[in-house]
Amino acid sequence: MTTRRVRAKRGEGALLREEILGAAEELLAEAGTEEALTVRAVAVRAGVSTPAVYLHFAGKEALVEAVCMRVWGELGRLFRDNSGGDPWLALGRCARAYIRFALDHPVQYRVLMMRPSGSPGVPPAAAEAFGHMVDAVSACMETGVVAGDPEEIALGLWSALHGCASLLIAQPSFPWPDREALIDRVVRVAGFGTALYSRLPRDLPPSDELAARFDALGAELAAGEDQSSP
Amino acid sequence: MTTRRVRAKRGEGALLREEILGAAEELLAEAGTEEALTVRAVAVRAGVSTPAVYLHFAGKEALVEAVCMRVWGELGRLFRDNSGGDPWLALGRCARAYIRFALDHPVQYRVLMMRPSGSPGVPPAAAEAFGHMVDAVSACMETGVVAGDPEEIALGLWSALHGCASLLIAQPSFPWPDREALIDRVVRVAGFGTALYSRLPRDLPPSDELAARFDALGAELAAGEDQSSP
DNA sequence: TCGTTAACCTGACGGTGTCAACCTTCGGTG
DNA sequence: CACCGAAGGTTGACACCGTCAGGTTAACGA
Repeated sequence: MTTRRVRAKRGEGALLREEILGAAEELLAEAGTEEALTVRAVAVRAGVSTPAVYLHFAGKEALVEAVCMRVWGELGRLFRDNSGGDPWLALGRCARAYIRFALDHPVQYRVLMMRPSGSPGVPPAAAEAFGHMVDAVSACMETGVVAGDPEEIALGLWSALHGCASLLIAQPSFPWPDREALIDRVVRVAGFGTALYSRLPRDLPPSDELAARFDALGAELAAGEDQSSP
Repeated sequence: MTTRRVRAKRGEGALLREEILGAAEELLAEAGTEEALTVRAVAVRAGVSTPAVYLHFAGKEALVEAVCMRVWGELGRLFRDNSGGDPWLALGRCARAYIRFALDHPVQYRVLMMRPSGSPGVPPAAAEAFGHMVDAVSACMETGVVAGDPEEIALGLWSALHGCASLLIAQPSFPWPDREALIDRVVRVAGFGTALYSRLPRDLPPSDELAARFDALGAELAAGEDQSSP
């Protein structure tokens, strides 16, 4: 049997909120899915009766969302820690940090990013993640390498990173050859895609054109690669 | 009140299976979420008692999966229809077709691609989608523009396309500037990323190197663009 | 005509999210 | 000290869900 929680003192009712959040976070990680999470189980682990949860959360939906949002501040910290120095190098670090954050908190990431937005309006998690991308891209723009609308370009970058993260999370039984290699490749391609954005043709050209262009282009890139990796 | 379905004749019991699938498909589209779909509601719409559903499906999970799988064959048709002609042009068309397919069947796509795989092993939907990507990329490889493991390269492409599709589906209230523009950009960048794969440096270089390289590179690409768009 | 069997239905069980109503104890007030 | 308002919960119940054991009906061959 689980020990019953001692009633909080007057004015400290909000303490229970944190304890419920903690219990829900544990159970969500154990269950792996929000559907498998139960308000009753949360209450039991918090040592409290079931309806007590509703004193602090409007419903199960709100509880789950609060649990997921709790860890989201970490993303901001990761972006801040990786933002110094050269903007393009920082962009690569932030991109990796984003994917790694998603893989470190798979349940939270799935709940917040892979669900039909229950509440109307922009989901705060999505807005915050996107905001970080825009910042990173904006910094790169000041180097003069790429031109365009930072938000538009950041959308493409975000999309690529989210695709990698969400595939790895939602398809764990897929025979991924190498997670790290995929992440590296996606970050690299997405980063170069961002850098090349305003210089890319409007669409993929046919093979013969592509081959002709890439002869010179490949040599150019390879030359830079040789000098940058001793 | 809903009319009760007339009992099927002997040997035609499988007819009910199709009717249940149809009812479930309708309700899933109306509800928008699998959680909002109810076995009882499906049975009512099919004009049959609730446990009758279990005569043809192992459970709700199996029913939902069958409904989603029902539309997935369309993806194969789309890829086949877009596979002719030049491989790189076909790659661009297939990429667009993939995203459009996802947007045309948002509920099914979410259920099959954005959920913790309930059953162990590779989800058939994911395997099939990935298989098409590998085929499209393999065809491009024979043009000699890009070299490497087709599966590895296809993973990057798939990841980018899935990211775009899943973001658009899961975040409908996000202030997307222009869906079509985003799709175009993602397809373009992912396609070029695929084409450039074996020629890209191992990581993003710092700004000064990037700028120096892209001067020549941008001119090269722009020249090709001028000649390909009259 | 009759029995077999495919095709379904009835009724129930355990579990879920949620709510109205009740209780219990703290802390200030007369 | 007695009291009482209210913060901080609990009890019991409701409606709904997925699922199953067992009974019922109707079509067909013999």
